[in-house]
Amino acid sequence: MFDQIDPRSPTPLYAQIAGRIRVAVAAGELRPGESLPSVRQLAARLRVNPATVVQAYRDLEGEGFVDMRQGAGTFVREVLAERRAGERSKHAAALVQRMVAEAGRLGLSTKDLVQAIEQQLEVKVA
Amino acid sequence: MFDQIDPRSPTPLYAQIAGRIRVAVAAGELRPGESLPSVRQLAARLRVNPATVVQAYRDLEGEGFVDMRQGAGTFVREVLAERRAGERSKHAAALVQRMVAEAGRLGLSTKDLVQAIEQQLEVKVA
DNA sequence: CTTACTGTATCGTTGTTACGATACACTACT
DNA sequence: AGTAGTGTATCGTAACAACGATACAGTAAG
Repeated sequence: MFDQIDPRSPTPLYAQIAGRIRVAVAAGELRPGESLPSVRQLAARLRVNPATVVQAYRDLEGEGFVDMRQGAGTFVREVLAERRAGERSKHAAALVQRMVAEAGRLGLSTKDLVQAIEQQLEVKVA
Repeated sequence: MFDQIDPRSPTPLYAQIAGRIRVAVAAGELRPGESLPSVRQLAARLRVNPATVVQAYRDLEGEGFVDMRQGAGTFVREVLAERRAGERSKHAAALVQRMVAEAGRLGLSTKDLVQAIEQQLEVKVA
């Protein structure tokens, strides 16, 4: 899950890491209450400095995604449960609409989007 | 076309600018031979230092997207269809990733997204 | 209690990003 | 030739990103 870090990308490592985890949480790969890899573990796995992972985790904590507990670990927070279904679908629709509009503005086709969706959400689109 | 630059984003300004132009070229908004805004013009428009625009343009030149001609300007180069396709999928991926990340921030699940996608793109997701 | 694991907090060092300012060199146009 | 517009180059400054190393502090389990 945490294998796609590119040290040569202009986006900072900590931002890449945080982004990956955000996606994992949103996609349900990481469930609320579940623990993330420890700072040192993930750092070793990504061949990155522990401080870089800390920065990613701290950002996620600031956004309410995770909870860092000294001595215990870092845990995925409850975020999904608080929302009502109606609100959720409304927001989701707005989000998708924005994405589609943006794609159109950039000259990307539906096919381009569908391919990307299949890859990232690991679903089959027909 | 060049209005969406975010100084607070972790991705460097020059990378954002270059990215925008790459997409514009890939999408055919900017045609080969066409001139880009001058360094000073674009810098003023984005309220950014000219040197920052220069860096973006130099990167694009290194990648073969544009041609900088002293005294004349910066021009869109002829690019391969292959690369255009690659750029498109890359940017579609980035777009989807942003959407998913935003969904996570809002507490939306993949299911919510998939539903919205089905409705708006008129496809079946399995 | 002890131990082994968590996150937390410092130093310092290096390279990148972005800024401001100034000057130079080339091209196109009148 | 003159001029106004291009890109080019080089100072310096500040903040940030990422690294390495080291120590401290809290938690869970034996």
